Amino acid sequence: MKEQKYEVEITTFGLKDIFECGQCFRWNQEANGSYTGIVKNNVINVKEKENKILFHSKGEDNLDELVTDYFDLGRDYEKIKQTLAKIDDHMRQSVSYGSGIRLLNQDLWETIISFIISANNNIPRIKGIIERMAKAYGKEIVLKKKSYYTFPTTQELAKASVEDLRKLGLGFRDSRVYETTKMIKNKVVDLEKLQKEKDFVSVRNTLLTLPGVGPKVADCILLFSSLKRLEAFPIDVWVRRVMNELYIKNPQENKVKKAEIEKIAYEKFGSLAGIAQQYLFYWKREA
DNA sequence: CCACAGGACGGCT
DNA sequence: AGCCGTCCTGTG
Repeated sequence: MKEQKYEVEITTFGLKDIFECGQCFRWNQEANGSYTGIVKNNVINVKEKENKILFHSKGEDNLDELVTDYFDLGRDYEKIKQTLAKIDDHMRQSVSYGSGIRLLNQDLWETIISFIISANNNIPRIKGIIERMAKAYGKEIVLKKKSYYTFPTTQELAKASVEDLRKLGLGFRDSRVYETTKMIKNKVVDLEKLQKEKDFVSVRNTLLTLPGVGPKVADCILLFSSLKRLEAFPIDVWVRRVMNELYIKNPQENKVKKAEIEKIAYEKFGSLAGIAQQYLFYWKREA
């Protein structure tokens, strides 16, 4: 455990845009506007100062390498935004609204469990459940006299029974998390292999074998974890709403088929469909 | 009291 | 293959 500081100068990096666009659950805003979160076995505080981003951490990993990977700093978001903004006026506006968004490379295991919990659920409650899970089964890190808890490893979470999970407030998701944990622990699904697998459809199909992982959750995992497939296009009620409002215009929104939404998304946005969805979603939900 | 929330799943047609 | 009721819990 060591404390470290690191700073970078980068144009596309908006704290609120990154942490509140719906991709992560373990970051909270401080009174001074900065955000504190837990990444692997590290607590990280992030703040903006003029045109720089300042990181302060306590934990095991080298901070510069950790944030370069986690915040996807190697990717040129300015270029992505330019490409998307040229598509049409909706995209130009949404990119302008969420101009600081970056898609995080979150730990695959943590992302799988987090998004299983997200099913039919809202963000405050999801965050509460994950927080309680971390406190019960993760490891403590103390920074500035405050306790933080790492996301439990597969082995740590495997200690929890279905009843234990129910007590943490998972509701009907308890058995899904329990079964998925068991499958990953026993390498019925091997996450290290999955991380190296190239074929999009094959990775997605493997994710779909996990209890609690349906089409929407699978696409969130593909888009928001270290799998980082920018073409993955999660369709939930909000995206359905936005896509219908902007491109389909069916008066009976609930009758629009998922296949139709997907077709339009890939025609318009191609391999950037997922990240395009994120700008649209953030824009319409916040506004 | 009921509807609904950023879905998945199983049973039915 | 598509449709629909049900699944915990918190909030309005």
